[in-house]
Amino acid sequence: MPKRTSHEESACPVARPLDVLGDGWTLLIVRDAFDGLRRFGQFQKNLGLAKNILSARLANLVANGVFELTPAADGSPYQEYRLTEKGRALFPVVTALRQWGEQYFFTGDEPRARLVDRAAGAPVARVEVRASDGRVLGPDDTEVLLP
Amino acid sequence: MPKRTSHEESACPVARPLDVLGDGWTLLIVRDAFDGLRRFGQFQKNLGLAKNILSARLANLVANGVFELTPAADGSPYQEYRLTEKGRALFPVVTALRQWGEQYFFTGDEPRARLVDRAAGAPVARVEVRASDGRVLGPDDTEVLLP
DNA sequence: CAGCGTGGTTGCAAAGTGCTACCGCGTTAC
DNA sequence: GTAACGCGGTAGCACTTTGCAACCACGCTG
Repeated sequence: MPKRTSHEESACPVARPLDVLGDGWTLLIVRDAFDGLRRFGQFQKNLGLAKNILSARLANLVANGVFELTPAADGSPYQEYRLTEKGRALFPVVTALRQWGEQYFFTGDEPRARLVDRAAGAPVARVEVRASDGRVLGPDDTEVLLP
Repeated sequence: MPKRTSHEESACPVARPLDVLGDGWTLLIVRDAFDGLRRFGQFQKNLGLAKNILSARLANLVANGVFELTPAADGSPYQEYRLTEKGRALFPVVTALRQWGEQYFFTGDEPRARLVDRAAGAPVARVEVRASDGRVLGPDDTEVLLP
């Protein structure tokens, strides 16, 4: 996590999420949660990170309302980490990142995990930025207006 | 940057991008580049981060093909950092993150920067994950198929 | 009650971050 | 012509974070 002293209260809505997500592990934890993982041990095993780090990340995500700690869904006497609505709202972020990774970090024939629409079994469409009338927008078609 | 020893060659396309972007500052640099910033000093002044850190981040981004270092566009004898095609492809990622920040990190009346479609002057639409036939998909409507 | 699985916390070495000072280069000021 | 200045860095060093390993608490199981 960077320090970002003077930008803590930045009016730019990109900066604040990065205080929560701006860590290499955090979005991987969220991705695993989208894949159905719920328990501390599942995350730890799947990601292979140290338990103290995972503990700190999960605590931070709970404190920021991305996960909530609910008392067991199956019979087990433990707790599980579930995505909140706010956490599920990260789905386009993770998916856009995934597609960027697919396009630029894999060679053509390299095996990769694919994200598919469960109903159709077909890959999901590319995530695009669109105008309110549906036109696809690139970086140069937009501008940021300050308050 | 996390270590991610055994996941360096992960088949999950979310993990690899995070080796490049998984730092709190990196996406802010990219965001600033979308806003038109090109020069070392512009980034440094706008973000307020130490020059050695910025230097390291930019070098990493150049090494990973997100920026390219081109020899001056105006008359100045310096170089500038320009987004490559790969870098511009991060637009949906940054925009999705921005919208998440807008929705969950600002109270209703708090002043915030807004991203608008230059042609219409209207805010851009919400970034959504869609199936190939256009249906909007949530996290539970999709699954990851391993290779 | 001995052992085991789960979900952590604690210590400590190593790595990364960030502040400050300095450096090299080209341009301007005098 | 040389002194000062802006730009784009690098170097030194204190401080923080990361991550491995060891330990701990709790509930269940045999």
